[in-house]
Amino acid sequence: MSKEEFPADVCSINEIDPEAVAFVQERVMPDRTIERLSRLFSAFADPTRLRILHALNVIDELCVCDLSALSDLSVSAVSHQLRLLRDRELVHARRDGRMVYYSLADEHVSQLMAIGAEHANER
Amino acid sequence: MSKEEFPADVCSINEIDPEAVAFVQERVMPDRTIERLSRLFSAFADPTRLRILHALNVIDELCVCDLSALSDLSVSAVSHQLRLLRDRELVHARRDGRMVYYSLADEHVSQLMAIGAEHANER
DNA sequence: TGGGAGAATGTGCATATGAGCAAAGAAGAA
DNA sequence: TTCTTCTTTGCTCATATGCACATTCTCCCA
Repeated sequence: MSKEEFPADVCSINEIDPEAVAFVQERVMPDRTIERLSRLFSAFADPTRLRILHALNVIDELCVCDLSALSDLSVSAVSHQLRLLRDRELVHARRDGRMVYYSLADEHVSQLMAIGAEHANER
Repeated sequence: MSKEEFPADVCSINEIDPEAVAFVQERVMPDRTIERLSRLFSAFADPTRLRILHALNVIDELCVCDLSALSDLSVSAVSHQLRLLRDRELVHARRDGRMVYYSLADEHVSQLMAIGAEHANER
């Protein structure tokens, strides 16, 4: 937690608390984790995707065209969003013949939605 | 959950499962909640804001200049982000003289970060 | 081995978001 | 009041994101 990382000239005019800064510095989240977290949350940060995730939370497994009907969007648009959700590993795809069925990837997804809804509703 | 909301011509060529669609329709999340959730998660969807929130999770209360030093950004940029976090009620501001101290608004914030980090790290 | 259905992908455009710069508050000190 | 310091806000530009349209790909079946 060397103070060299915060040279005096950066902010010497301000009343920085060097101890607090150092304390946090020792516990900094790795850039890699921050980046992953940011990508994870940005997947949740869109109404269309939230509707898709919520639908999959309600019924476990749905195909693209069901999701398209539910979200009232083109199949193409839904497919785009599903690719994104797949890339970020929030949903899992299972192919059955020409249909592809989607489901939530793990418990974290529904947990995050539940806590988020709690926070959103109590205000 | 009337099927009238999904007229046959929308997707009749596809193999929609009308029961599944109706089932989800009955449990649809209100637009208002979806919108709030989306705004909530979008606040988490940025590396700078995540660093700020994590710092406040580690140390409870920090002023703008501390956060500026920690995130290696201009005071202005940090202030912009803090305003956004305030608007979305993720942080709380307390003025003491000319300093303004920020802290996390409630437990949900750290819970969301914890679960998110779990998800991000196990992959 | 074609043809057709369902899903995925490439491109383009409109909008949203983040950061810096510069200027404007707000609160204490002279 | 006037100056100084810390924070906030307005403006602007560059980048990112979401959607539609058109195309491509994959799989099933005749």
